[in-house]
Amino acid sequence: MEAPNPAVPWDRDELTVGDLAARSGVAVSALHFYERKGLITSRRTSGNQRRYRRETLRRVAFIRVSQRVGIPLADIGAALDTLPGDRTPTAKDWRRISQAWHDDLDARIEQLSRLRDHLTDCIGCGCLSLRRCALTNPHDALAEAGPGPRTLLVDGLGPDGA
Amino acid sequence: MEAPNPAVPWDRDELTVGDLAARSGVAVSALHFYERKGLITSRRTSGNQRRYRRETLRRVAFIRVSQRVGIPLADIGAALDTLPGDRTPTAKDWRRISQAWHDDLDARIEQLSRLRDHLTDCIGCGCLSLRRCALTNPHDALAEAGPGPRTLLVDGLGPDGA
DNA sequence: CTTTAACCTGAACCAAAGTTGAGGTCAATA
DNA sequence: TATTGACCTCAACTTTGGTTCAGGTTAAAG
Repeated sequence: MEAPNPAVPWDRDELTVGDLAARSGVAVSALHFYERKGLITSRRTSGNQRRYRRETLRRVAFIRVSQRVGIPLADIGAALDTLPGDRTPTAKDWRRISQAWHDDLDARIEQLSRLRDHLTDCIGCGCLSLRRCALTNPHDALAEAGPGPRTLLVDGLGPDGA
Repeated sequence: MEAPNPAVPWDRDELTVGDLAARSGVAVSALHFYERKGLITSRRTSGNQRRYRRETLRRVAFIRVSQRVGIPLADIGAALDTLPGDRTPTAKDWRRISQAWHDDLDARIEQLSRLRDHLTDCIGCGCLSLRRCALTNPHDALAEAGPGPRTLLVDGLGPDGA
């Protein structure tokens, strides 16, 4: 066991915004932005500079991962808000809030797969017709049967779909 | 065969912007927007009103489908620009430009699946550590080995990753 | 002690994909 | 004919996720 060396970031127990930026790969401006949005917090030194707890590194990591999953910052913030405020989050806490993203990913993969398969059908027939591939209705539901408002892709066809 | 009835939109061979909006499910303002962006075109009546060819309905449908696939409008426009200008696009034409989206979907589903699987790993260990799940690096590549700039998620760990 | 790098705030700006509103025209209906 | 609904343009505004810049302060290194 050597003594901590405060000259290197990973031995300090607080991080400057520059440290956090370097270690997380996130721009300082983005960290400021996250802080304005309430996703991370800092204390201020007497000279009004930010100091982040080490834990913040994990929070930022979680934010980036969540963004890759496709979750908007507001939702990420809402998830982070469910972490306990009175103690450092545990592995179990992170597991819990990650589970939601996993489910979300599953759903989105499902959706894209169905979209791809429908697209394959349509590539096959080349018609892009709603009656055949239902590609244009979110959630694969036809809003209304027959012609009229909000019916897509019946270009050139009469109301009977002939 | 009955005679066409010009009172119903699907019997007219030109569509007003309102017709197109109703039949495509796209807001009039969005159609104006698409036209400004060059994704669709119209002729103008003597009273300066837009008249769209029936074919435009199919273009708009293609735009919406492409957006669901996740393609930005600029790319959709570029694809539409490859359609022949001198004739009505055929099924083969649509098949060709749809193929690119299919490939794109495949790639994105692949990517999301890998992300989900990594996320599963991380839910298992609860650590969100880069060294274990490589979740935070786009394209699953570690930018640099060891500690220092751009290394994520080593919160609480020394440079040796212990 | 000075210089330079890092930090601070606030405002402005960017892209995408539109929407909303103001002010005015056009066309079909009662 | 008058009115209503659909249409026109242009400008400004919205949201998301930031970046860039100006002007000023702090802190660490020489």
